[in-house]
Amino acid sequence: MSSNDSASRAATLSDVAQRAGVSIATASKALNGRGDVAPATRTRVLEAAEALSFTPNAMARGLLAGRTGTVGLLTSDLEGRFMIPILMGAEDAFGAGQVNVFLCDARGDAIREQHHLKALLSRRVDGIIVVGRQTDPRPSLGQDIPVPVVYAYAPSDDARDLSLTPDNYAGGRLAIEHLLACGRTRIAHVSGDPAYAAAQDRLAGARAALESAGLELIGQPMFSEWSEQWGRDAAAMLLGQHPEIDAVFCGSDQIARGVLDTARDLDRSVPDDLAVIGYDNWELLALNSRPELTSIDANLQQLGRQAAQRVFDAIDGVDIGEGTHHLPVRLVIRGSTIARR
Amino acid sequence: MSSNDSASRAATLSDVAQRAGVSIATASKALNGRGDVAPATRTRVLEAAEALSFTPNAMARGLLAGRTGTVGLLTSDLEGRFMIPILMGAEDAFGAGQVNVFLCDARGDAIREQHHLKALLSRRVDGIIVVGRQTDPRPSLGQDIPVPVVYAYAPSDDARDLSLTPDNYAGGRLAIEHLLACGRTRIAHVSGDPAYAAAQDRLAGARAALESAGLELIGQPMFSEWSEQWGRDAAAMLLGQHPEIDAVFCGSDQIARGVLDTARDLDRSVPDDLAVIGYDNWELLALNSRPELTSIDANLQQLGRQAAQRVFDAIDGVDIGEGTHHLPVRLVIRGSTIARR
DNA sequence: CTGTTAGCGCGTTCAC
DNA sequence: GTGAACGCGCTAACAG
Repeated sequence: MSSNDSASRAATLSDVAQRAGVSIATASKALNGRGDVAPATRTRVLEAAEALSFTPNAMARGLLAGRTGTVGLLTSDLEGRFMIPILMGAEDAFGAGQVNVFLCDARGDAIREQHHLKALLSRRVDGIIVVGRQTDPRPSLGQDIPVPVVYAYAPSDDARDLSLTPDNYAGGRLAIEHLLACGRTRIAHVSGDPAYAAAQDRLAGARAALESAGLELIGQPMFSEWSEQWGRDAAAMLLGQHPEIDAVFCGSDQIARGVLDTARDLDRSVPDDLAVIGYDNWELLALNSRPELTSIDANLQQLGRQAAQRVFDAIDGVDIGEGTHHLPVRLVIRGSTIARR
Repeated sequence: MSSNDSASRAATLSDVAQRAGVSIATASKALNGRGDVAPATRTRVLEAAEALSFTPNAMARGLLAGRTGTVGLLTSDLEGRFMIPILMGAEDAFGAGQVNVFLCDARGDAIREQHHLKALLSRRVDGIIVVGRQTDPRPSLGQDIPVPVVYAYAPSDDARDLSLTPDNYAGGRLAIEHLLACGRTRIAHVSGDPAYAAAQDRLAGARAALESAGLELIGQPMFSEWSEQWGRDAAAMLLGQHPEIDAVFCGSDQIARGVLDTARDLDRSVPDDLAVIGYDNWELLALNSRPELTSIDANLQQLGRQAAQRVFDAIDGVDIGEGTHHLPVRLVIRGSTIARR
């Protein structure tokens, strides 16, 4: 086994004090630079600590301080594509600030979520970030939680909570405006599950942008599931019924990949003959397609970082506000809408 | 803001005791079912606890018990595809056992890793799982860590450590044996970066299986990068130079997708004319290709769960052994090697 | 059955 | 400049 369990239990402050021949209090001061300690004894203490590879017990310290320097990350489903960037952003922001992150995966189960919440409170986390898997509102954890809570990606259904979520409406606008700027006017929309708020919001944004230009979608928006297969099938129908279309706005990169595939099969050249734009900027998909996929990036890592920052602020006593904040998204232009040279 | 900070700080045991009109010790016993407490007073305490929504302070409890009920998950790069299933498996296994997980992402930086390690030790985690992003051996954290350490995916380079890693050699064998069972005999190999141990191990396994059948690879194994683009390019070269091949063993699902794409372009029908097998069983890729992709699954979630179990055992004082253990992989058969009906 | 006492490891007054 | 004493929230021994 990789450790000497029985051997050296982690050294304690009194071990250090004893080895340095001083009292516990002096050792503490020396190590933390508090109070006035004679340079000689300070170095003696530091040497002792080094020799024992002393690491202060954060629990004991937290007990005194009343805060633990930990936060909880309560996710509803780790598997999702959207969790990871948010997680990374949050972990990164916290890591820099000396706080550590408890990861809890509720796996879409409310019971398990409640269980984990209890555990986090029992660990006296200083704050909690709740990360949902969709942008649809989710049940609030309630108002009687003794630490600040920020909802990321999936907003809380209680307006008194603070939620950060990507601006899908703006994303829809951005996509259409880009297509218009590319000179396209006959635009269709293929998206995923219509029960997702994301699907509806993106569509609404798209329609608004079209209306501003005095245009409409070609045909009805097509909804089914967030899969490549659906993208292929939808594109086949679409290009059969409306061969005049010159652009497709897809509700996800997966769908866009499917559309690209069918376009290829039908000898519609992308982007000259048909422009295709995806959503999510999932690089695995966007960078490996032919041509590479223009897409909308929700800046999720940024979102995670901001959620962390809000929790920080709240811990420091700053009022972080409430309500659902829609964070800006970003257009990433690649070869599926503008020909590369 | 979503919480009433200033208002109700988390209730403490003495709050409960006071409200129930008993001593702190009695309250503790009543809540934990320890010692003999009169039924009447017990209910009184429970009611008080309920009313104050009392949650025991895990830190204070840990201080006494000498263990915190937490473990550290030290990852080298959250972004990677392989982290998530391992993470999920571990979080799942621990969550069931009342222990919580500290997530630390070193982002491939040794300094940051050292920093996080220090933080974890300071938090007095009961154990640590180190998750690497490749199967190549990584530097050991050392032998003088006061808690058990298990390495997952990337094994430690010190044989005294315990490491769990997928059996890539067996995976290579499995892939070839399946192709042979399908009646294929002219098999080529397209893989990713040859600097990866994974690439070399899979190739070695493949060669062993071929040799057992008195066969050899057609052409030289082709190495470059783990991308779809490379899969496309490699397949074009391969099918040009060796049109007689009847199967391709790919080093990853991404590469396999590229190979499928080129096969389609060149009118080679899969699987009749050409069988293709991938690696990783990345469902996003494997289930969305045409036809769906046969692949090797490394059972990563299982690996995460086992790593957690080992840590559990070590905490309970069980000797968990040492050395690098190669965990079994699994063949997932789909339409790219056997025609669907 | 219940309350008192003694710490777990640490930081912080306050005397010396 | 240094050390003794107290308390953070809790549990485990004892007394009563």
